[in-house]
Amino acid sequence: MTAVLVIEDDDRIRLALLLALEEEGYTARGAATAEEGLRMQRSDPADYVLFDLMLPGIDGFEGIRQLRRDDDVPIVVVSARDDTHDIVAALEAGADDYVVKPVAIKELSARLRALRRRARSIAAPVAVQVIGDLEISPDAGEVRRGGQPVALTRTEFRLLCELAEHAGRVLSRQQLLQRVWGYDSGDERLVDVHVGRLRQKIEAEPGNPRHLVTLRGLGYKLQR
Amino acid sequence: MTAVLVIEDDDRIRLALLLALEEEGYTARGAATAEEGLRMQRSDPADYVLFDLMLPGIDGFEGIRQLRRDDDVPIVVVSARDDTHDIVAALEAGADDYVVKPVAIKELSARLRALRRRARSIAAPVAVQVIGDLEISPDAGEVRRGGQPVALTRTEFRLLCELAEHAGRVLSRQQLLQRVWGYDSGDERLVDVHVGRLRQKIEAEPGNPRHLVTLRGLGYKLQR
DNA sequence: GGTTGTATGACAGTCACATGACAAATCCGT
DNA sequence: ACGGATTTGTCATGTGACTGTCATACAACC
Repeated sequence: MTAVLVIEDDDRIRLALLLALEEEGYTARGAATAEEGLRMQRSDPADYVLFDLMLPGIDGFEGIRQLRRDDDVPIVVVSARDDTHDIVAALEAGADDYVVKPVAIKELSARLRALRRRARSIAAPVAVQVIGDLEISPDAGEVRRGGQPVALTRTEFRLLCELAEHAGRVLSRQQLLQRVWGYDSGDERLVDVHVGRLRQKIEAEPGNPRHLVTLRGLGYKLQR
Repeated sequence: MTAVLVIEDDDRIRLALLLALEEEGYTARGAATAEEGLRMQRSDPADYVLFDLMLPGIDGFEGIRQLRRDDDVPIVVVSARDDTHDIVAALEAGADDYVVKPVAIKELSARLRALRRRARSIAAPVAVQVIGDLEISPDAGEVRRGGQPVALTRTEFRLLCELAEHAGRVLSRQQLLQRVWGYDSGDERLVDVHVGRLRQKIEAEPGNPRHLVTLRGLGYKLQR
């Protein structure tokens, strides 16, 4: 689901935008100040940011500059002012597009789609994890044991990545179900089965695991 | 020097735009019809294209679609019509931005600069990629296998370039749909079909690929 | 020894992918 | 502008791999 963050201090306009965006199939959330919006974007990044210019506290221009420092997200300014100076300044600050209120939601949506085509959204490379004699490359979708590639299924791979990401810490079956399968609830035995299959492939002695150990009553962990 | 192609049938407006762009430091050239513009862009590509919508012969929408077919150049529509339908249609056709005449040259220039940040083709003329026995020249639009030229269609070529650009990394079908086709969503089977066709051409043994491998449940990757 | 929690093997339904066929769209030379 | 050739996207089908469930066997703890 594509998420949009709307930073706009006028409650009525913000709500109207949020509703219209939801109508268009986006997941929309709002912030009334630049500070709040920047915080939200840091903690839970949206795919697009809509920015008003006239905001209390940090104004839109400065907000855009700050956001651009560590985020490449497409930014569209939605402002009532149609002055060339503002448009130029906003684009110079790092905005990707500028539309003048009142804005047709269909146009806004089309502009977002146009921006999406240009977004370079391939995530930054993730480092290869080395755990014992295991090398895990989430980017390459590859796992090696002692240099030899190991063929894992999608579920096994995700499970291993999840465990590797929290290497050294116990993950409960519930946490794994949630994070690997996206299930909020479900049969915990399912995890056992997949851990077993994973062990067959990554452990020298599956019956006596060195990496992927069971913590009775707690869950599983990947030994660092 | 950054070159801009202006496709606009009204001589006065076209000349005014060309002069203003030169003033801003661009190298500007003009065409009075879409056909002429497309021919010019093919023979000597500009870095940006400005498109009018109401043109004799092939209209702007169709012109944009045809240009987009084999050119990733940033396209800005400059039109007198400010109707939402036109804006949406132009952006859907493949335009990156839409400004309404009369247009402030400073704004236009700022919008071009904003587009440059997002465009890949201008920033980095990509070198020849060598992957196994494959040589890929994104610039020349040429692919060789073991020194022999391989005839690829546009889609196949783009797909291969996209995979090559991220060689060694898995790209999901969604990522490929977005980056090769510009679709926000769509049938992922489409990717399968084109990967299959590409394999027929670049793999010695298409049924047992060495370069372009499937990662079940994850996507495809080009083996480095 | 009983109880609770975990490992493992088998199995059927489902899913993911490759491929061939086809119709629409597009290209290109005339 | 026209018609044949190419390219593109959709669909149907077949195949093999994967998944989740279950039953049973095993291990740890009291």
